[in-house]
Amino acid sequence: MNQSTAKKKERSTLSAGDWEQQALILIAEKGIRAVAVESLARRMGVTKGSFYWHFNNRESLLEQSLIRWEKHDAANLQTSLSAIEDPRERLRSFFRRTGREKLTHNVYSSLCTASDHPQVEPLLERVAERRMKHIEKAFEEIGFDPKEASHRARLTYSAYLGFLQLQQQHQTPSLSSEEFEAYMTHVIATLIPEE
Amino acid sequence: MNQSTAKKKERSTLSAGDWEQQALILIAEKGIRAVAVESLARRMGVTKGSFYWHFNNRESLLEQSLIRWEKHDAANLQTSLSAIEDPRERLRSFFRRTGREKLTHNVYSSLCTASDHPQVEPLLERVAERRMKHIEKAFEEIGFDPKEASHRARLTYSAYLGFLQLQQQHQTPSLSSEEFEAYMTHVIATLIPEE
DNA sequence: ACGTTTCCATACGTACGAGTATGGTAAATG
DNA sequence: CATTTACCATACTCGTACGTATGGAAACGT
Repeated sequence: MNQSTAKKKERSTLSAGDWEQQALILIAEKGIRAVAVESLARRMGVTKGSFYWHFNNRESLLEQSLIRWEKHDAANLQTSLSAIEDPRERLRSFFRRTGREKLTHNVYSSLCTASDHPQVEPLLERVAERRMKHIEKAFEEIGFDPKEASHRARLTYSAYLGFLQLQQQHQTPSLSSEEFEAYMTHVIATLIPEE
Repeated sequence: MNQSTAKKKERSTLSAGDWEQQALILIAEKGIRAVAVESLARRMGVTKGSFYWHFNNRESLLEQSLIRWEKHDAANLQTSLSAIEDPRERLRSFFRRTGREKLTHNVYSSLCTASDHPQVEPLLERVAERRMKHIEKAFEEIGFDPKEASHRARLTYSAYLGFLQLQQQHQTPSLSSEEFEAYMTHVIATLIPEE
């Protein structure tokens, strides 16, 4: 009934979802440790009083935010799976998504550098497991036996994770656009066997 | 039995080096954020007063500790380089060192999950650069042209970094010993071309 | 119109960790 | 023996960030 369901634009009042969304943006920008309730409140144009009406505590906010992100990520994975039927092309699109794409991806990148956080650790484990399963499935569709597919999936995902790490260290835009493309081509050629 | 020195000899007094060493142990165990001067002092069997006699502040301790570790790591790399003449075998030994080995390795693993730390970031960049250079050199010795060797080195080190990440997430001993060996064999076969 | 609910501001309480001030004691030094 | 120096303990201050208490105002129900 109320117009609190209206997402953007003229909002006279905030919802819990708004806080979660903004928290994810902050995580993507400065990491999970930067999610402080007072600074976040300033970012939202309000004060702590508002926050503690919507959430019991900071931990609760993080929990909800991470759940929201995980659902979103799982959905992304599912659609990209059903969208591309060729398993090889599916694997290639997985890598290609590394450099581009924005928020969802940056959130994951930030979360990886906070893998020691008690709320983040199990999440990362679930997400990695889920993604590797998809990669594994693609390799099986190509024709590898389960054992081999498992190894390939692990190596593929490791290469992905490691590249993320290297990206973050170099605060510089890392590689030039063409160098990035050349490297991606190499990776794909090495990890995804040709017909 | 003494309680003041679990380290070496019978030391009635501590040196700055002792603090740095213990800090590195703590980093390996619980990450850099766990390096708090009071808790560290308790670990050393003394109090803050001692710490601030040896160091100006916490930042100074971390700086010295990380320098010490970086030197140690660079020396390790150098010796392993000169010890193994066959470039292929050199690369294999690099991977094999992933699962085993102890402190130095765990410190690096912990530092990777703190890549946002201002003192850690440049260190990680230097270390990654130095290590990749060695890997790149090995690939060149095998016979790849510089461009190809660069790509292979980046992919190899990414796979290494990513595997570290996966290891840390699963607090579980991750893979069984034989599964680990099987995976390593696969990685080596995939990334290091046979004669 | 009036009370209730929703949403938020303000002010306070508290815990933790870095850093300081100061003093004590044992060993070295003259 | 006296005194300086090295090393450490104790007791503080201070900044930060979480959480609470309470009150105010707009929106809503009846």
